[in-house]
Amino acid sequence: MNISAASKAAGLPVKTVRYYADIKLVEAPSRSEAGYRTYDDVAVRKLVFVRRSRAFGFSIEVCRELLGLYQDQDRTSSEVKRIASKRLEEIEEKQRELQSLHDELAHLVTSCRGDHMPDCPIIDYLG
Amino acid sequence: MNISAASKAAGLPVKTVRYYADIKLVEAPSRSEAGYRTYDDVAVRKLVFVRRSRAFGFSIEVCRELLGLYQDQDRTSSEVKRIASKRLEEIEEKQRELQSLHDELAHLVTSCRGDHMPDCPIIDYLG
DNA sequence: CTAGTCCTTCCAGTAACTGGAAGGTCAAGG
DNA sequence: CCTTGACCTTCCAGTTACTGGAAGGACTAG
Repeated sequence: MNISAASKAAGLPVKTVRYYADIKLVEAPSRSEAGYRTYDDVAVRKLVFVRRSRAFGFSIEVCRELLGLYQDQDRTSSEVKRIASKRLEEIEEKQRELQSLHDELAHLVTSCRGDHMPDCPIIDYLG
Repeated sequence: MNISAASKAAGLPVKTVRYYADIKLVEAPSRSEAGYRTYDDVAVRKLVFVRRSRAFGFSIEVCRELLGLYQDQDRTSSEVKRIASKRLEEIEEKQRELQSLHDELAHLVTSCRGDHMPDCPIIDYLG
């Protein structure tokens, strides 16, 4: 499988697959004579794993860790759970931030008449 | 006011104030003979305005636009409201994303026993 | 006079890609 | 055999909004 076939199979852009190879997150298992990266099913599965992990917002470094656990038969589920719980807390923290931001901004937007006059509670609040 | 006094008054790091000057978002109104940036109350008010705008998640470019409206006596509140509404929608979109991420991850975390065994629904889901 | 704290500019690094240039490779069609 | 077009390669630069640090000048207190 050349890189474009692998990228399609994994659901990732070619550039991203090459980038993951560069940073040694998921390397191509081999190269053709001409130097083309060659992927197999195992590598594609790792790429998919990373894509799904990234979708949860895990950083590349954490993905690296998760990928290690994925391939480690001696892992414990507590290690995985700890990482996922940490991410869950980050998400919850972000949700709280966004919620207060949302409420404040929504209130301002509601109170702004949005007409042709310069008076604006949003600008007043910021200034 | 030297840059450190201005940064304290504005509630921003010195580095950030200098950065805002570099990108011509909020420039120092003058320089001392030795080349030190000198700020006045008007400039500090602009810095505060930017700080508050940034806190809402407005990008630097949008802050530039808002700052223009802030100083424009002929602005219409509808322009401001349009920008703020757009940001509000972005926030809401982000909230929806985070919510589904949260629900999915929370479900996985709950279903993972977190013991010393390798079996893990989180890893299973990612792989 | 000197120590310490300010200020300056400039360069590099962050996260995770993405775009693009220059150039080599390969398969199909004429 | 040649060419065209779609691949592939590496390398460099840009994105966002700063942040850290080095080298060196300015200023103030003792």
